[in-house]
Amino acid sequence: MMSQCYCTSLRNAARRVTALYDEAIAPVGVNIAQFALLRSIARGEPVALTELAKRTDLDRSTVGRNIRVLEQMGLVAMSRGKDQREVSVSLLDRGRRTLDEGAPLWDAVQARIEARMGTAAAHALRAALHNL
Amino acid sequence: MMSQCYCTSLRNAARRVTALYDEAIAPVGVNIAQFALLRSIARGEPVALTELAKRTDLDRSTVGRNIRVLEQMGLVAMSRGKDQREVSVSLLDRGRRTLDEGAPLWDAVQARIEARMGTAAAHALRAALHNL
DNA sequence: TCATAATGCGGGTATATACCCGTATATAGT
DNA sequence: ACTATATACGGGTATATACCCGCATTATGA
Repeated sequence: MMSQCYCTSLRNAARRVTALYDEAIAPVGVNIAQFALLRSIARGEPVALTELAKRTDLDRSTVGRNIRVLEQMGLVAMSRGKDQREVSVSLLDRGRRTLDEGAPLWDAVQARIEARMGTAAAHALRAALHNL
Repeated sequence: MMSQCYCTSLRNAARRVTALYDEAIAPVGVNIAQFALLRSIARGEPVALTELAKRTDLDRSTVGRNIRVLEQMGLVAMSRGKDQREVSVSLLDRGRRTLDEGAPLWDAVQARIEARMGTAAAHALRAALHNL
């Protein structure tokens, strides 16, 4: 049954779609949130936690904690920069490999979703979400 | 910047919209996830955790934990039924009051979102999310 | 009836997420 | 140069969420 609440609809959709992406990307050993975070880092390294939080629109403490997991997994490295307050995050080789190997998996699930909804509807959805 | 990833777009939108609803509903002392859960209970009480999980499309353990918070808040009651395995959840008076008092706040934020997107776009979004 | 299977939970573990507070470092203004 | 302020984190705390495992209870079938 379809919820009448935009928020609930969104939350449900996000959970369901997250599960889809998680499953698709699982072979490379990360979930979609981690994959997205790796991509954000790749968009410009090294990057400080606060800057990464801005890029992802997440709370800084959230980013810090999520990054720590990626660090434990050996995908990224954290280090202090010139400004001793900042923590610089960079991709390690394994992180880069994860991105490379995950890309086609991501493409596939992305395409699967577009196919299921229709390209036009998919783009409309994306625009709507953006304008929310 | 708009993410190219449906999943990331959805997750971001869900977070942002959740924050909106949370803020709107805060005066009655619950967040939107809790409010939605209360509503699910109200849809038919008493209700077992597994049934509630089906209604909300959440994992049963998630529902159990979330319900426990509502119980601590004095909004719902948990009890064993005829089938000793089942845990029956019912609304307490305070829970019902929370629903009543929250309803107009929910209406308001819902209307605010429709106004911002336009009714047609909002309905299209909801349909798209549902078909996802 | 008695063993087996199915069902319903609870708890452990883990991630994602946010907010607040305290501490360390850097910057600015006097 | 020194103080006041701003910035960057880390950790505490809390919710939401899922998956898996084990235990208790019920239902099934031989």
